[in-house]
Amino acid sequence: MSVTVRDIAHEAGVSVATVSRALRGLDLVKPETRRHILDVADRMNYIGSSAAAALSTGRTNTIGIVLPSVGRWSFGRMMSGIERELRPSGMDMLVHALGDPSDPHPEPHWQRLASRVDAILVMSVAGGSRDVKGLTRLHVPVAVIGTRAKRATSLLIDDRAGARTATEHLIELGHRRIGLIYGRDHRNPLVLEHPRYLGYVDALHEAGIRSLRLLEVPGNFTVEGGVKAMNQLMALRKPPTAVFAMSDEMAFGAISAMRAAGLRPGWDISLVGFDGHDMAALMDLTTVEQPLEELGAQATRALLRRLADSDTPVQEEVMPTSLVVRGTTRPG
Amino acid sequence: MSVTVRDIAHEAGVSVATVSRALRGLDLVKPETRRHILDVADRMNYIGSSAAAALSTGRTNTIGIVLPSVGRWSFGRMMSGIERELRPSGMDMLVHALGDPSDPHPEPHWQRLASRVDAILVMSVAGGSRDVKGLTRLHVPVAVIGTRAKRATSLLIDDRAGARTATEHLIELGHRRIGLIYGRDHRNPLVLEHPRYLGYVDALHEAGIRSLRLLEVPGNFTVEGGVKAMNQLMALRKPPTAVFAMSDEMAFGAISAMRAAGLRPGWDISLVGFDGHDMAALMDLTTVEQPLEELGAQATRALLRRLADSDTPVQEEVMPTSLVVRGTTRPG
DNA sequence: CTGAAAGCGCTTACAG
DNA sequence: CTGAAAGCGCTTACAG
Repeated sequence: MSVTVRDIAHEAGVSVATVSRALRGLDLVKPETRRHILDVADRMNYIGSSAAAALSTGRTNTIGIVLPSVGRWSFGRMMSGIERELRPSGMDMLVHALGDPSDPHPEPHWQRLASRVDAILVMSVAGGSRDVKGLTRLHVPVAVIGTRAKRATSLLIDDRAGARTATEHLIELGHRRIGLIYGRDHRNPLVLEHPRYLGYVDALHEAGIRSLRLLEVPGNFTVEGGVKAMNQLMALRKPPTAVFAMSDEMAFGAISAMRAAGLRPGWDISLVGFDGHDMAALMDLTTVEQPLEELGAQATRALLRRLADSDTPVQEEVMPTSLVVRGTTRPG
Repeated sequence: MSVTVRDIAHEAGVSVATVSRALRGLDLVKPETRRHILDVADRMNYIGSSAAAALSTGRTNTIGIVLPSVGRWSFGRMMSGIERELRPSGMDMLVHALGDPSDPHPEPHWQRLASRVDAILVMSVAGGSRDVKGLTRLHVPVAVIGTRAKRATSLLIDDRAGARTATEHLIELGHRRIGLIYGRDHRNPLVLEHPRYLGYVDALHEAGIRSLRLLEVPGNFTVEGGVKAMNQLMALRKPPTAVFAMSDEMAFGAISAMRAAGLRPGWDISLVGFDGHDMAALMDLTTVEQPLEELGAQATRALLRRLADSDTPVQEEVMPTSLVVRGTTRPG
């Protein structure tokens, strides 16, 4: 049905070995022979079988991208960085979303990835999680973004310091009752949002403020979740005067909720986000910026390097974050 | 180095054929035999070679996703829908971004996709483009979102009608000088934004308004591009009193630019977007909503159906859009 | 229910 | 510079 090297060899009057060499541009083929073979392949609409190539070479020319889900804004940014680095190498991305942890999948469904990719890039999944532990045992180079993992190149930001800076900023403005909008499970040391929670607590404690469970509400890392979370906080008998949201998208939701309640962000309740969303400036949101695209790009470069030379050691790089102060934070 | 069916067969004292059957759960294996084999495989940490499986079955269990780039918000939404449908089937997504058309890639780089996927889903690439034409000739089922293509299942919205409705809304409010923020190449019939341009023009002409090239500015489908575009429009000697932006992200940029210039969206210049971005409500943006996740999900379902039964005919479905009126549009 | 054997379409030493 | 042949690790009729 479909054209193979064999057909081309036959048609061109050479061996399949020569066809294979010519097609891949190896330079032990006489120029005229190569040209002829290329012509024939072209005329016959030849499309190589990557499965066969992968089977014999052991290389798939694919990099696996593992992430919690495809929806989040920050993932898109990281993928942009990855894609940019991958393009010249001609490799493709196989995207694998882990999905809800409460999935009915008892066995690690990502095992299928193992034989389909040359390397794996994990974004925003905690280094200590079963998933990451399993992935790093897989005999392919692994890079993780946003966390630290054994046997993997780690690209991270200092989440704890970032969250601490954000909270300190609120404290410096005079706030003492500071709410927290987390994702879903901030007290679990195995999830990525945990360090941000610790940073928040660090800042509070250092200022002699007790952290109150009451002021910690989940926002699920979505705009909608942020709306709900903020409504919950505003409904308290004694609402916070300032709020730290673990993501800008949740902060946007919080702004929306405040406005709907007739409150002015900054004036009535201060708000800091986290990410550096490209709409943060527009929303006049104070936030902790992180270099998302760069994290993706660097992680990709590291993997390509390890693919090219397997002796390249696993490394760790911490990239800088910066607090950008805007109108949603004012003296309280 | 790595464990194969052969090793397991040897260890379990059966043939590789039996191992293969047991592993895939085919029910012509004696339950005890299967259990034993599964035990052995597990103990030896067996991970099957998908390349080998693909080579012998001709199925890759992968679906190719082709899109212009990974950054855009709407793509993320469609991918969420795709992922949701794909999860139960156990298939993976191989993402291929076409990148800038001005790429130094003369040959269609997506040809490599052909042998790596069972089906291809193309989002937001014009049906008449060389890329889509090539892809549909590839012997794998193709679905396209946002456009119509021969030999492909097409999931679309009526872009022209949507744009027309948006523009008519502005006209009904009394506006006659209506600007357009397009992407990059709205007058090219081969690009997806073209129908939206036509809808805009339709509405103008029907109202007896001449379309003015001067009022059409590019926004590159980004927030930042929207800022620039709006600045360009406001700098005209005679700025428009209303603007239709072909995407919400560009509209957000436009809002930002207006505010920075001291103008109030809606009061000073009316603005309609397109997409139904999850921050549109928050920005009080009037927009044309389209069912992005559903488009992705439906396209995926159609592909899975064709994969299960190759006789399934290619279909076409047009999904509804709706104008949601908010505060950025007021009588002019 | 199980096995021996052919085959999927490449790549790559090994000879020449 | 080129070819014959083995091999990559599965799956699948065909026998039994």
